[in-house]
Amino acid sequence: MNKDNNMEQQILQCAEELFLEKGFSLVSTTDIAKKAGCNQALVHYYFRTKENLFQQIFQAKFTKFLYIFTTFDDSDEPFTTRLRKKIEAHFDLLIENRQIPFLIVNELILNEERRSALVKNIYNKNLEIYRRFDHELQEEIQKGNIRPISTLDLLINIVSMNIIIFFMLPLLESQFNFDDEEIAELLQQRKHEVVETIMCSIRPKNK
Amino acid sequence: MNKDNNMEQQILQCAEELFLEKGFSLVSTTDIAKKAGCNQALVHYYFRTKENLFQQIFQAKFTKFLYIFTTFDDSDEPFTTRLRKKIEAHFDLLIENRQIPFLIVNELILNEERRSALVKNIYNKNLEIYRRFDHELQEEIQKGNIRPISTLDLLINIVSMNIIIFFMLPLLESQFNFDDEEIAELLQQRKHEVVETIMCSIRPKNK
DNA sequence: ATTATCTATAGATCTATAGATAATGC
DNA sequence: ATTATCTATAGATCTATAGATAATGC
Repeated sequence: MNKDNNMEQQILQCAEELFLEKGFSLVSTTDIAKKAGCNQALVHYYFRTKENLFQQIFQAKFTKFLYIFTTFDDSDEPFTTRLRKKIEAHFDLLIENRQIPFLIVNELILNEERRSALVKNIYNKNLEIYRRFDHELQEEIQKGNIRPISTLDLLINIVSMNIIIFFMLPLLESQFNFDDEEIAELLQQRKHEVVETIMCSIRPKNK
Repeated sequence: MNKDNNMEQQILQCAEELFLEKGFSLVSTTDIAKKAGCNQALVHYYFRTKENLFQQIFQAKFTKFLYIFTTFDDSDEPFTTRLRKKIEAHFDLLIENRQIPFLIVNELILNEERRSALVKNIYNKNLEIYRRFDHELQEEIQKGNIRPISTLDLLINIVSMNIIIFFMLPLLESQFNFDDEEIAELLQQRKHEVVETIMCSIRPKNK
């Protein structure tokens, strides 16, 4: 269309929408071309293979998914306050990108061989920040402010409870006829409950 | 092979393994036939369509997945003890059927239109037991034994934390080279942590 | 001259079915 | 006679590429 938003970008954009909706294998380069308004050969001209195109998109989404937990905030608020904010920020990100959990789960399991190098890469890149968070958490535990729990378990708990409602959304929308407003309301409630559950679950036992 | 274990069963069995591993769309009837040791036409002879064959398997797996939470145990143990046992039993089921979470998430999202009638069916079938559990939980809350939480949120929390590790297993196995024994150990630890997290998360606040 | 876009097509799938043949049950 | 199994194939994909043409930049 216009100069800056050229066909290459258009294809990338359309591919992203389709891959997020259906995953890698259910989207054909023909579908992408059709949506982008060009012919199918052009998709290959710009990205050579469907796999190439997908990798780019997947990597971006996966990085986005983990972003909240791969950045350190140096505010002077207490640990639990900052943790609460991180949980909420992660959930809010998912509200804006509802298909991300599906994309990651689906493609990581199906094409584990191909995607896993990427995961390891991201893992290595963020080791430092992970250790920092780990150190902070264990310190809080030692002080008796938080019950003993491994950093990995805590992060897994947060992520799992944050993502699950997005797996259920398609069902809620079609099967129980929730409209957009009801869904929005439900998501806010769920976010609140996840924060509540996590914060309650890490209270020290003797308290 | 032998008489009872006829080719129809053989096809069903092989289809199940393949669908669990790759989901609906990445398995062809040719793949199934090959694995079952017959030709591709026979798969259609017995099950007419690939969709038919899949539906049968999916329904069985989904029912199995929810089984623990759709049965009432009438032991006289306290509520929290019974809840703890249910969480563990659900996790143990997943240990024995590791691909179930993937199958459900993948297919419910991708083919929501087709699968959702099934979900509604199961939902209706188990309304009674759900209400019974709900009633019990709210009673415990009133007594002050459990912090206020909706039955649905509690169940969602349990299921989400139980399933997530099974999404991560392929990565752990290949990327970090965990062997079977290490995985088994890790799963036991995770089960323990989920129970701990849930039980801690429902402690009443003033306690 | 170079880059973007198109048409056409090869080659590899995949599902479903028609119609032939082999196995089984009475 | 009926049921199980096979071979062959129609018709619909899908990816990737070759080669032609249109658009753009100097």
